[in-house]
Amino acid sequence: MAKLAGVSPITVSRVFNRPEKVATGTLEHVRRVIERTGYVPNLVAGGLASRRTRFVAAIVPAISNQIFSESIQSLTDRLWESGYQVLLGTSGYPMSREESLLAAILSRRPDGLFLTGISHSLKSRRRLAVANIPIVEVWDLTPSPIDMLVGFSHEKVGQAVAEFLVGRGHRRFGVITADDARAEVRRMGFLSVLGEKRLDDVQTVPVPAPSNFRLGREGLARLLELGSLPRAVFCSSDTLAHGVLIEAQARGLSVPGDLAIVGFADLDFAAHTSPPLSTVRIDRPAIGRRAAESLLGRIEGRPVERIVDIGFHVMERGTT
Amino acid sequence: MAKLAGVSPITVSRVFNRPEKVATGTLEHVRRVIERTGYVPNLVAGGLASRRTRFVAAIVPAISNQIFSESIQSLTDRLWESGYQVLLGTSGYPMSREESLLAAILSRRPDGLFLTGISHSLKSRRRLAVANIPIVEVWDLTPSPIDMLVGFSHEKVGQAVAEFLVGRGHRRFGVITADDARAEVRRMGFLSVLGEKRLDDVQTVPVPAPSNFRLGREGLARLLELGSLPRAVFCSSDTLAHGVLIEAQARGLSVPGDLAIVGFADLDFAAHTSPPLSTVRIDRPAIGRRAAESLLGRIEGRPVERIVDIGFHVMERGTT
DNA sequence: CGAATAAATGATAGCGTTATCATTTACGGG
DNA sequence: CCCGTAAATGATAACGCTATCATTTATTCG
Repeated sequence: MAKLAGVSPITVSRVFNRPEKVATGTLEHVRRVIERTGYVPNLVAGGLASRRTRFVAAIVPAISNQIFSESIQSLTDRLWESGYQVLLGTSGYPMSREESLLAAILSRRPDGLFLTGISHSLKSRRRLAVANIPIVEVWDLTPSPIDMLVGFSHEKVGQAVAEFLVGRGHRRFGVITADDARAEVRRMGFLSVLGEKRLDDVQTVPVPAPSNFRLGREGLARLLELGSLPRAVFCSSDTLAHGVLIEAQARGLSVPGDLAIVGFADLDFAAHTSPPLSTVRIDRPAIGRRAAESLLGRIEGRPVERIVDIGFHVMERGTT
Repeated sequence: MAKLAGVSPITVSRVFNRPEKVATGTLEHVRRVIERTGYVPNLVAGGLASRRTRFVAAIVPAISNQIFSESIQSLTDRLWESGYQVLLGTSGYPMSREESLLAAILSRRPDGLFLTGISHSLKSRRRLAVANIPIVEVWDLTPSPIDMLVGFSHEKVGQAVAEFLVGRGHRRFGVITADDARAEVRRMGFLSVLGEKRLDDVQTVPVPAPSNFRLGREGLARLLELGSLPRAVFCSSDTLAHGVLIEAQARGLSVPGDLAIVGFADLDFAAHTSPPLSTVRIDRPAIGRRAAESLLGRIEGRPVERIVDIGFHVMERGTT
């Protein structure tokens, strides 16, 4: 116990948490003793006493998905700068474990919560209300978040892609989409624009989430079996789009000559396929960073923007 | 307080932690009250009292790297089954933050530690010794881990790739390698085999970590400037290898006709480049899973294998 | 049916910090 | 040089659980 540096426990506490409240001499002396003894304060006890645990919990469907891992990376980095750490929870597809995970996580009393998506069970919502901590929902947009929000409109993504493809002269479309709520919203946005323009030749092929390359190949195969050869395909992820691209080429279709392809997210590989994949770029690190800033702002009592729309950008590359 | 269910606090504690010690009637009754009131136990207090926090901390250089994110995913999943959660720390390249991160993490008193790599500063080692908790180091192999180890031999990877390429008749080599300790060991293994065979025509191009596609393209450009046109290139990651592949094709070199390429890790895209990338496959989920099992075994007092070699597999595909 | 044993429950005392005052020491001005 | 104020330090009491041991209640068996 570093208190055997000749000071009271509370002074040691201050050396760590509010050194400006400690006289320079005492400060140096205590720090020397800490250094010498290798004392590491116990944040568990500190957290119990102060009711501040200095960590944030983050729930994502899967961390092994680049879409989420990059946001978590930037969240972690930004929070680290302010002395916070991140407890990670993966809820699975489609968020099946969220409820039990949330209970487990809330029992650790995080100072903030990072939640993927805006759809939560009633039970979860009740628990969140009781927890009474800053919460930021991400990757989606709604006028009524639980607390704060950092995301973008999936409906507008779908609309923008439809406008873009129609502008390129396409009239027959296919959609290959994973079984995921946000992907479904993008599809609806896509369809709504086509509907307005009376372009009703659209076939949808659903695939299970999480999507992968193979599902993309199979997806195109199924789409073609449906008859009514589409001239443009909108995929719910770049991964699917990559599979579609390879399958199209394997079938002797020229891309984009015979078939245009648009993905989603602009993952690393998207710019390096051949031809490079047209897609919708999302600034993934921004999601984590802005979310961290929202949480820290709320924790530290600063005024914060409740809703942050980080937007998106349709990237025209080689497959359209 | 759920104790107003007419029982003592300790009985509530038992309902959560050792329900088999509670009479069926009491159990049901208390559970009903818990359900009704939405009571969530406080693990911070529980952790302080029991000295078991039921979480494991994981330190990786960067979670936004598929190599690590998949191991963390399987670690998280396996630990969840046993009621543990994962606190994530990213130490940066090359692990520059490890020391301060470790201090911050140890002050939370994790029940176990997942550390990437086997190289830690003296100060870190001392702290780890004092912490006295189960530790599993991963992604590398050494006869003397701090505690437990799940990994494979990078030297043997380098040797295997050299044997493989020499067996295919190559005599002039290039190595493009990120500034990373493990990549360097692979390179040394690679060189050692070539040295034995008196094949000394090897040029090395170092690139900074973390590696990316662009560095791969630039790497090949620099390698070619060095004169002595190599026939085969060993890259320290699939990402670099992908860049090398595209750069080679852009320069009119046929792959593998003019230039053979071998990557490392077998990332998702590796099987889908054109031609598909030859590489070294690592069972990344196994690392997380086996690490979780080692930690849980130690925590629960079971005998465990101290050193687990998960091996690797040279995947011959289209670029060799 | 009573003694011995097992099962269920509880009382008490921490776990190692920090919040909240209270007290002591240093400092500045008339 | 004394008093008022600010700065530095400390005493005490939680924070909300669980370890430990004690006590009560149920069960078994000769």
